[in-house]
Amino acid sequence: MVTIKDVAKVAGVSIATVSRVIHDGGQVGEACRARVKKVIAELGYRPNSNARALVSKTTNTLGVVTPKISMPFFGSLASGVEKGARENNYKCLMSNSLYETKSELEAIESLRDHNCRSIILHSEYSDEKTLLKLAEEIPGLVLINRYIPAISNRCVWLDNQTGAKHATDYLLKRGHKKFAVITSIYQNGDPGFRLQGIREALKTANVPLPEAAIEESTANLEGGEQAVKALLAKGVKFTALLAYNDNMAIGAIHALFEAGLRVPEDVSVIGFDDLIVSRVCRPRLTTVHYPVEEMASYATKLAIELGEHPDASHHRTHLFIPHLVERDSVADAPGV
Amino acid sequence: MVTIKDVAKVAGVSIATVSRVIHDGGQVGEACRARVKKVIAELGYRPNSNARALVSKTTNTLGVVTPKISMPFFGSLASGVEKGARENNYKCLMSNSLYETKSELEAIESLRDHNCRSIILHSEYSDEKTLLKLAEEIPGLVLINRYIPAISNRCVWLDNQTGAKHATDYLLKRGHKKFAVITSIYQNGDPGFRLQGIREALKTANVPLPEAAIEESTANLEGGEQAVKALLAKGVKFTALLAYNDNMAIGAIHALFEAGLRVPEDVSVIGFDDLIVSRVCRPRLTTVHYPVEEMASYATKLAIELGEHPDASHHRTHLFIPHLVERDSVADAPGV
DNA sequence: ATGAAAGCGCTAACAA
DNA sequence: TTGTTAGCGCTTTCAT
Repeated sequence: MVTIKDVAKVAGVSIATVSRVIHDGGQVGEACRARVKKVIAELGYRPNSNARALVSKTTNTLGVVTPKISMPFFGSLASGVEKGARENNYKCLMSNSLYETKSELEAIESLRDHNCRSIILHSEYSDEKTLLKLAEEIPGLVLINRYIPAISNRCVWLDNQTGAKHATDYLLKRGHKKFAVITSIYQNGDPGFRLQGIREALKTANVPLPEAAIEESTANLEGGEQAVKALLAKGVKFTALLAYNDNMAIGAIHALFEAGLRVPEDVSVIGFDDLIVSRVCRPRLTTVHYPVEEMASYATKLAIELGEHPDASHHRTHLFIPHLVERDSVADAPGV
Repeated sequence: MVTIKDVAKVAGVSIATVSRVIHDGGQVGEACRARVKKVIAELGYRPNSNARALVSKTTNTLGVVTPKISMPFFGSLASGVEKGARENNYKCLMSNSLYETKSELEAIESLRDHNCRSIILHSEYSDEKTLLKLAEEIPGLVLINRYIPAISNRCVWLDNQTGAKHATDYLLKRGHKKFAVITSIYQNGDPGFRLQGIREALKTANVPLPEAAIEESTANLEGGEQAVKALLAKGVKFTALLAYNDNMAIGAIHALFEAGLRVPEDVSVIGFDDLIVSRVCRPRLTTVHYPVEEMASYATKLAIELGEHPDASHHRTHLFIPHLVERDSVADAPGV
């Protein structure tokens, strides 16, 4: 391994000078700088980042903590983080929290051991108090997909409510009057906001949404199937179905299909997230696009900025607005 | 930040003693050890991993380099790596190579700057010479999904040929006689092996596979659609379709559907990989399971072992055999 | 413009 | 059993 010493020796200068040319420090003679650069190239010298981190107490390494990176949504998130990191010459440590506050905290502590000053965290279940404490201790901590007013400048989040409103309005515009909703049993966070958006849009349009037409289940494919079966079993009539997310929507389509109902001819379905699967299912899913990769890149740049300049307390807001992606799972209401 | 010095001072011992109890080093008095442990807990001391890495010239950090982590296959790969890493108390750096040899190499160099001794690399396009050189320089480098005989003990790969054979045999068993294949235009690596497996199985069964029944396209959804359209346009008749991977298979199903052909009643389709999408499409896709997460965990443990003990040159082989997952896209041949 | 030297937090000889 | 000390490779004053 070639060190700064080797370079200094070969170039016939001191290590301080080498360090200066590496950092483009001003005070170096042109001839000298050129010579050192040449030696660096010849020897293939690369600074040891651990040594750097040790003395400067900071790294060009940041961390991303998500529940499980193999899930497409979090894979996209991680990809966005990596992009933002790479563009700023940062490396990217990843950890799966597996939905446990304990391993989430462990991952974060471990990141701190590594002198990471910037962390992008997707935390669904940790309570605000914990998060606030963490945010206080780590200036470069940015939350993605969560909004905590007290640290609004550290939250990069999506306006779920508006997204759901858009979807509902679109269905309304296509003439639908009989709605059903399938959502998550956990109404904290996203599911609650999305449901609220739906309710608002419907209320504004004076279209009823009976409680019986709202079915809760697990937020995945199976949950979507079950929820629709339950709806059908209860005899709820609907021509428009709003699902909490794409996975539930696709499960719903399957259940509808099995029940002899056609999508979109008999029932129109809208999802939320715009995961890869929504382009792959049949009919292709009309859904609300969640710009997670873009948001993650943005969050990363923010985290880096905050990590490097903890005092630059700009009070911008970091709210993203989703938009509807029209595909093939929505049609005009029957008879329109 | 609390350092080893702080702990030493509070506990009234030298830093060497603290270091010893951290490493469970034998030579420490019981009373002393207990006291130090207590202080460590009280102060919340955590060793600085950069300092450690600097002196010991090794880290508990490893790297995973894949083309793009947002693709479900690579997300699963990364997840497997993270699991293997976590179980060994390692942290996990990730990089997207974006299918470019240049950024792949850059990512690896950067990993070396960080003193990573273990690297898990998924490289499709880099040539063997480059890879061999890398493997020589980095004892803890493990290739996943690639086989290079000269470093067979560093390759964790899948028997694609056998996988494709299983799929073909299964179709044969269900009475199919008229086959078509859609594959990638790039026949290096996986696609070539899979096609070879199909050819062998068919030859053994004395079932012909005319060249016209093999269509090449891009290895994605659109490619699958195009390939099937081309097959149909050429007037090729088939009741069984083998796709290079799940995405092509699903594209194929879409195209078949549009052409008025039912899956599996008219045409049976088999994919390869068993990505999430194969459980989400309709009909659910019968496919060959690629145990990528499991393989990645295995590769990670291997990489860690090799990184820590470069000389332990066990010459095991690391070949995984895929198996078929029966779902709903295959039926008996019409008339059977 | 350049060099000498201190020290980041830690590990590992070597002493005692 | 415990402490002293010399670095690991680098950045950063402080001299010159």
